[in-house]
Amino acid sequence: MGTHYSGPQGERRALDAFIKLARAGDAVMAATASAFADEGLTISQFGALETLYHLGPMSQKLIAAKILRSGGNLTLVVDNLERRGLAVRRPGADRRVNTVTLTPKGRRLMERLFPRVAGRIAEVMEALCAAELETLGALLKKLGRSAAARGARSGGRHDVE
Amino acid sequence: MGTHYSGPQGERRALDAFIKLARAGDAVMAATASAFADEGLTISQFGALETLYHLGPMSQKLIAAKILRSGGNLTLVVDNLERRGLAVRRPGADRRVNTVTLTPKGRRLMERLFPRVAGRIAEVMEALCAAELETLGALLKKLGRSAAARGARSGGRHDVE
DNA sequence: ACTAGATAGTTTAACATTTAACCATTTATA
DNA sequence: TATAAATGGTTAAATGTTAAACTATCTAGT
Repeated sequence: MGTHYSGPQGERRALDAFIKLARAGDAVMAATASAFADEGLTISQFGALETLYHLGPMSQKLIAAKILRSGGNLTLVVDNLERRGLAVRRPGADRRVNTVTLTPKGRRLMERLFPRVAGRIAEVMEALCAAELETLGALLKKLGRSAAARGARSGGRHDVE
Repeated sequence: MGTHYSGPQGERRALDAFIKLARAGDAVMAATASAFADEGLTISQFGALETLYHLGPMSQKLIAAKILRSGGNLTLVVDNLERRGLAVRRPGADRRVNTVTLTPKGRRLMERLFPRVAGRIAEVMEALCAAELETLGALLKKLGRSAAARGARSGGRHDVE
């Protein structure tokens, strides 16, 4: 970690990187979003579907943790997915828990949609070469960990990893 | 930029970096937000105040572009800042334009608040050393440019740089 | 000068999201 | 076993956000 003193010099660097993080994140997300927005999916809906698609059925609580949304919100997200016939709630052994599962229709949608979205992401990230992507990933991971440690939202949001 | 072929290997790297970007962005933002949320400010309100504080009076349109929000939203943001006496609208020479200005009260708030927020950001970013911050900033900048070029939201949002 | 188009801001409707209160159920404890 | 605390989900209220329609103003082209 080098030195521990930062000073105004270091603070400026930190602010710069922070701004760029916010802007790049927003720009990348926006460039990506159209790929599923066409389908009438919000980012949360897509996130939930993608989670179920790749990790299998799970509780709403877990989905919420994965996609960084509140529990209250998940109720609506799953409502909407159910309404469109893309996922279903099934009562679990523990009867407080809803296990959410992709329907065949939901699965088919993701089989069609995920490659398109992934392709779009790859396209945008192509601005960086393989080595740069590795570096970026590593730095973001380190940063994310540090921030999550400090951030620790108290309330309804992502208590879990 | 190295090779132009990416393939599934490259796509995976891209997706990995993408996920980390989203998570790190969220975590950093959350760790930071409490510093102004205490004051009852949303991130948009803080962003607008900060823009006015550092760049001086400007039109709502420009503020919207700076903080990546829609024009319609800016109406509400400025409404709320005015309601709290932190900023005012002044009619400009061009009478379509509102020039938004910080009030003395708004300025005092930022004099007190900005260092606190900046400090919080620096604290979170301290997970990375100076060289790493430079690298991260450069990569994010490159990525942001690429994404913005592709993204080009049509509607009400950030047409400008 | 007139008219057409562009531009800044406001308004409205739709909607996602969060927080807090609440209910049902499960687990731990006395 | 009975009671208290924790847990997963739902509901309701408040709010921020966007897109689209609209108004007022300005600018260009005729």
